[in-house]
Amino acid sequence: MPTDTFLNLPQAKQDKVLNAAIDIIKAKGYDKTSISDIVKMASIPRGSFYQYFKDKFDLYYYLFDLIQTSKMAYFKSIVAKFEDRSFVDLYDEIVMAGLKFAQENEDAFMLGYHLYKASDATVQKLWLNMEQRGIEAYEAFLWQDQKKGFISKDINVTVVAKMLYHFNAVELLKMIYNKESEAKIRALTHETIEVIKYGVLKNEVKR
Amino acid sequence: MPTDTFLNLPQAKQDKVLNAAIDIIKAKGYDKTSISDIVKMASIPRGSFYQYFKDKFDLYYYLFDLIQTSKMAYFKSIVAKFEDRSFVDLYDEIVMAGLKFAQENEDAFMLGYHLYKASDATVQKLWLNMEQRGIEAYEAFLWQDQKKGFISKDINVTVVAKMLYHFNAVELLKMIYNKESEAKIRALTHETIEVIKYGVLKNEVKR
Amino acid sequence: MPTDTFLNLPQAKQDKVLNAAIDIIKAKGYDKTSISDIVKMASIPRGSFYQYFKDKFDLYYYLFDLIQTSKMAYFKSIVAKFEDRSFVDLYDEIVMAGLKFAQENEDAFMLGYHLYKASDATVQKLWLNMEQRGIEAYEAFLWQDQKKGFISKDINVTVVAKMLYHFNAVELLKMIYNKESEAKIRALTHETIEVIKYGVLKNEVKR
Amino acid sequence: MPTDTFLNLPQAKQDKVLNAAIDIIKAKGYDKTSISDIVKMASIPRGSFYQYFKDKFDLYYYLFDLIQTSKMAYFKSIVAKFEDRSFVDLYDEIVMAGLKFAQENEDAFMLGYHLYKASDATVQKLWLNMEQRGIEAYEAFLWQDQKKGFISKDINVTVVAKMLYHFNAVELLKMIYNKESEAKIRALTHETIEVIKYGVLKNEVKR
DNA sequence: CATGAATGAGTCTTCATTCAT
DNA sequence: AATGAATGAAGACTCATTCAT
Repeated sequence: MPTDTFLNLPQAKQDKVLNAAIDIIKAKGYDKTSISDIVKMASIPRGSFYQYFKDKFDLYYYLFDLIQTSKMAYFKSIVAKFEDRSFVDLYDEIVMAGLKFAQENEDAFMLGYHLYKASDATVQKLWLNMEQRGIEAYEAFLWQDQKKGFISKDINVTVVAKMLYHFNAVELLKMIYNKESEAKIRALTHETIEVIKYGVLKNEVKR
Repeated sequence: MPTDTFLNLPQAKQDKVLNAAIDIIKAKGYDKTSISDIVKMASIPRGSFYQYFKDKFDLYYYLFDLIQTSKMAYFKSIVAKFEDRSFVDLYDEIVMAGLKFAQENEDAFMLGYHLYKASDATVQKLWLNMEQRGIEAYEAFLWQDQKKGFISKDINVTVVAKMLYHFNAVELLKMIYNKESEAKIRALTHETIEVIKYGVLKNEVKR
Repeated sequence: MPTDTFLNLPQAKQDKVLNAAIDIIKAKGYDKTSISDIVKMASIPRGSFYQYFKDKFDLYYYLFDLIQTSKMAYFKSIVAKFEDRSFVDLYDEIVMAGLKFAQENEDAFMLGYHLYKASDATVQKLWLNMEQRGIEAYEAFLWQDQKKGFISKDINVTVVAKMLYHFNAVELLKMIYNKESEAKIRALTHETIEVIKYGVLKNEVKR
Repeated sequence: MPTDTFLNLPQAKQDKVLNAAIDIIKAKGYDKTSISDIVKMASIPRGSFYQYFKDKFDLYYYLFDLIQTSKMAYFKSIVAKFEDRSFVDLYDEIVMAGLKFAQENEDAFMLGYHLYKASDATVQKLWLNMEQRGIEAYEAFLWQDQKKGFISKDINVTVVAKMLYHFNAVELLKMIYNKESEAKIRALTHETIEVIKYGVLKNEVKR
């Protein structure tokens, strides 16, 4: 967590520092970002940095937290609408909501992308934690579906949650990062959930 | 590629260097491994390193190559046996073969794991390349299955290939890395392929 | 150019660094001077050096510039006095002015001497540039003399300028460097300009 | 001096080593030439180098000597023809002979050029020595001229020798290195010696 | 609190030379 | 005599963090 000194700074100055960090990370990636770069870009004195943040990681964690929080808030508002409908039927919409979030919060998205690529062990732990929470959210939805009878009882929902999550985390992320067309993303998403829903086998009755 | 100087070294000495590098990478991760670390652990003089390898990456690429080659050889021998059977039916066995490889070549596996986590741009490119080849292998199998009528014609096999691949690359890798029991891995694999085969919906006739 | 960090340092400290560099260059020559040497002699930490100068050359260029500037200022003040008189007649005085400068700015002179001997390509380019400017100054004087009728119209003044310049750059420099007596230098200079004025052939009436 | 081991090598092998050294020096300049480069280019084992030459400089000195010797031989043969004529009148021819030598022995010339640019103290001493000998040769000619009454008795021939020598060493060398046209070189040489012969002052009868 | 200079361990890499076979 | 591996000091440069004002 940043120091109170930082938190009490006028918002504009806080943003200057944060945006500088974001810009540098976007340009050089997390691992190659140095404090030198940040203080130079933010035009704050070197010493101030350590009056704002305990150390290098303190800033990064804070940044990470900011993304998380905004993402969470966003998704909560989306999910609230879904109420009684089935997750697998809503999947398309959820993914598209994620896309919309990425488009509207490009900084947050890009930063997340670079953090995902970071090799620093602590950052990776952070990331794994977030991954875990994402998977759990999917799981929760799928449990609901199972309870409501939308999906079969003998399915291991964790497996499904993870399969969808990782596919998203890699393939969709890449498409968004490469700014592929919405149509393409939508198509892929649809095909994905179709497989999950009906499986790949020909036309047999199940089991 | 290492220099001839290195390649002409007695195998024991080559191994000493390679193993030192592997040990350090396992301990600190790729990105934080320094040449200092390696020469210290291998107890070779600083200058020798550069008589063996052009630079830091030369060693890494070589290591990477070593893994790749042994993995490839292994899988080729496995896959040869499968001939006319369906990929989705053989999936369990393929995964278990991967597990066996990991168990028998722990160093290669561990190193691969750390390379996967590396943030260095060149290493990532290498990795993406390998990922691509892995996905393509799955795809090829699935195409065969589709041609042979094992799986439905309207399935986008690329999607399925990627879904399985990423799930493996993350979840199975993690389980192997954490040395989870074979039974658990087998169970998870089975559940995965079941979802892929039959989908999650209850018991309806398809589409 | 040095960083502001350096320029804002108390003059005494700036001098400490600059003088350290000069001393080392005088002792070992430009090419063999290392940053290690300089920081050791200046007793500043290794890192400080790079907070003062972008790199090794940044310091050298700055030093070079310092010499250039002081030399220029000096010569401008000298030359201003000459106005309407002939260059070839004033040559003795100009050389002696150079000598006086060298005596009064021994460091600048010595450094210039070592820079002249440097083999580093960039430094040599710098030096050639300075040489060019020196030759052009002589040329300009000689043109004036030619225009004013002091010297013959069919003389290639560039040739004369270069002859005098190179002779100075090597022989006089050497004498000054070796701290030969002023009388000796004066005599040599006189003989030189006599040759240039009247030539070496016998029969003409001289003086 | 090279070891007997080297001198006893078949001429072809000696040349291979020498030419390798020359090629590298031409490409990278004296100061940046490393033994690594040479042994690689000559394809001789690293250890052999030290069986042929005491150290790095031993080779360089030898190379230097080779040039010197061939240059000397060449000039002696030229000068022999001049006998009773005046040096100042023959100057043009002497310079052109130098040019011809450079054209016919490009390697020797180029190597000399790079040695001239070298910053290594020992090499420079070598060079100064050669310079001294060159100047003395000019001086000797001019003394002869003076004794024979070709040039005025009150001329300091050393000054003239040095003036011509340095002018050549810089300006002509540069022109030859840049492969300027023979006509240009001839013209410049002529203008130079004219100045030396008749001086620059106006009023006397010339030619 | 702001400022920015100070610090020195650490990074990769090159090189001339020696030594064992 | 030939070979080529061994050696480690030295080079330029970076960086996160601390400290004095």
